[in-house]
Amino acid sequence: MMWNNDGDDDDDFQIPPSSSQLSLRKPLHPTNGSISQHHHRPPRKKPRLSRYPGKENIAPAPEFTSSPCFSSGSYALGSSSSTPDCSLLDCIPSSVDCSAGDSGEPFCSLAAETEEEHVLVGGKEKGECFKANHEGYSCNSMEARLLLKSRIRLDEEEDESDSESELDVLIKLCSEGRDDSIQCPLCETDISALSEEERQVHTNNCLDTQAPQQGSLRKCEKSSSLIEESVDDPVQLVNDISPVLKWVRSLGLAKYEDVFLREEIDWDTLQSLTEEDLLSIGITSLGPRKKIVNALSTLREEACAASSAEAQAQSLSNSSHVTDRQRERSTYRKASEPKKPTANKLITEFFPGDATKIPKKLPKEPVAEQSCRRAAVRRNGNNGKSKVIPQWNCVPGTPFRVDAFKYLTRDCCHWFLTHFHLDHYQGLTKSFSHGRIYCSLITAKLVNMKIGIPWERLQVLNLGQKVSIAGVDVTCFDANHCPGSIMIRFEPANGKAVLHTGDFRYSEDMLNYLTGSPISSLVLDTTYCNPQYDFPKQEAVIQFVVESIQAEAFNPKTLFLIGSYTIGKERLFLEVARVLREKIYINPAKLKLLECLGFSKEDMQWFTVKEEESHIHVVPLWTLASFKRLKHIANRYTNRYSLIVAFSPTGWTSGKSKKKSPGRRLQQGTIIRYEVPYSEHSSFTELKEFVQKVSPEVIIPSVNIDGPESASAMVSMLLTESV
DNA sequence: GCGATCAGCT
DNA sequence: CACAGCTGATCGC
Repeated sequence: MMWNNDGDDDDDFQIPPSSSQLSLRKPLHPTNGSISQHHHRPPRKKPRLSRYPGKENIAPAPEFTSSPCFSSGSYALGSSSSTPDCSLLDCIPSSVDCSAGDSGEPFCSLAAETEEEHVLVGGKEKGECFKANHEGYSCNSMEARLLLKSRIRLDEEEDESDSESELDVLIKLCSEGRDDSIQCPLCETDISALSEEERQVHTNNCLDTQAPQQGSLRKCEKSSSLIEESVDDPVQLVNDISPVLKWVRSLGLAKYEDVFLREEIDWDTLQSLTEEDLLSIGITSLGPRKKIVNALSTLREEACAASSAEAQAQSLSNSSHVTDRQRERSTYRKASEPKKPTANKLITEFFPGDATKIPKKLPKEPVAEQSCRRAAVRRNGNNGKSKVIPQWNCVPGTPFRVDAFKYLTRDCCHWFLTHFHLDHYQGLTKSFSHGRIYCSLITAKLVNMKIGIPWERLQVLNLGQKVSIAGVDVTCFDANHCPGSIMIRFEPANGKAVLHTGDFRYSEDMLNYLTGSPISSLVLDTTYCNPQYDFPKQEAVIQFVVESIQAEAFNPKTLFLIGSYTIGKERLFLEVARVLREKIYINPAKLKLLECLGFSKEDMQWFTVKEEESHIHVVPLWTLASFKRLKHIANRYTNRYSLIVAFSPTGWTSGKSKKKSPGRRLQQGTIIRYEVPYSEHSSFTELKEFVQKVSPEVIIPSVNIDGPESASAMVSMLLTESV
């Protein structure tokens, strides 16, 4: 299973609870009234917030900024044990009045307080103070409903002595006892030994005979009435849905349990769900939706290949018990030895040379040819551009070049461009006269627009469509890197197919494209070819960003910044726009660029070039790189915004202990920066899986695997795991 | 003067 | 640490 395959991934996830979660307290605990009953706050010590008369025109998004329900500060919640120092009086003026006012004063006097205090004031507490106003959103918002479950979880953690709500009980009932034993939801006796049918008979009997006296049933009845009035047999419902809920929870999506419960989705129905279905039942966030879709496809595969898969899994699990010594030996196996099954192949084994001494410059070749991307050897002649072309820019068995515009030569007239990133098209200028450029439609549009290459020089390759170029069959596929990025399969006359990945992020869909001829050479994007590069799926990171924004968005004077390259990371801010139902500001140049990327009209409506229409701005990534720059931006918007929340989607955020953390949060004064590992390259795990599936004879790395640790790290890869 | 290239920086 | 690309200096035409 692609998601969550290491079981404790989710422990690393620190998705901040959103304000909407807080907002649900009232419907959940109607008798509790104010949250302050949960958290006893000491009296206010000093005033923190200033009042703001008047009204400021900060384009309120429907049901979002207009509603103060997005009020919880995520991190305030996390530290709720330390009693926040804030009172109702503190909160009211800022949240109500600071949505107005061009007075220029910040909504709270940060200078006098620590950063943590600021978060507390600007976060949870203020949100709580406005509880009374938030029903408008919380009752209607799908997000709010989806988050209901996690709110309950949070409550449990905060105060375990709290009596459980009916829903808690039901959820527990549904999920408990599935790991080791299965209990009758009514009499709670262990029925694991019984067959599925017998279990149902048992519970039905319990229902008939004992139910009226059993507290459990009452719980069931109450609980089910929370979900659907017309449930005929609550116990049956629990039995049917329980595995589904457990499965959902195993994906780390416990908060969507109530959706599945509400829709009464049983195990069979689950397997037939499409992404559209998921959307329609209310799983609107891309991240969780994709996660479920992926897991479902795995589920279906497993169901299909039931017996053979089991046998294979058994053999693979056996193989994982080999000793380290055995692994070493297999790693050190000489190239002359017979090729072993792909499933047991190391990435290292695909590289030329002795695996025990992986050369720092790969592949092994004369020193003069070990040119890397940046340090090319200059030579005279040939228009001053002739340099030694790295192997990854060539296609074995063909005269073609890929992303090799830094190495223009007259002996080639077929130039492929995998995607429009500077380090791949560098050297390409409008004076290019070396033949034709083959690329995707999107890349062609960009090359034409940004560099000025005439269309006559551009040959568009349609995805999945085989064309013959100079006697070589060429097919390209989506590389899942940036818009327009492709990986290309070349099938020369010699029968030795070459797959050039360009830059790519592995996706299981890719395997569908590769069913044709076996790949002899794989030119692989090895950017993150090191086990230390293990980051979450994009969906998880998107979800993190969305929830972080929700958590901080209580304040209409908050400016959100999302970093972006020329192209790439579009999905991130597009999804933010979709989920928050708020337009995103981009500058006109960026809009022009986005118009080349083939987004639907529906998607494009989320962008605006009018700054005042949105408080979520897309900015170049480097402007977020330092707090100094961010402060500069803050100064520019002193009147409109008092808080800046920036998201830096870098390829990989450091943190060896938190290997799959979806992000970390840094703060200086009124500026918060999240660094999120939104990667458009494959992680090491993904590379392993991809290589294993493609099973090439030779791998040509596109990025040198440098660094002192690389050799040993690569060798210690050991056996590739079962997939 | 303009485009291309490179080093430095983030 | 790495990506992907900006800025500014310099070079060549």
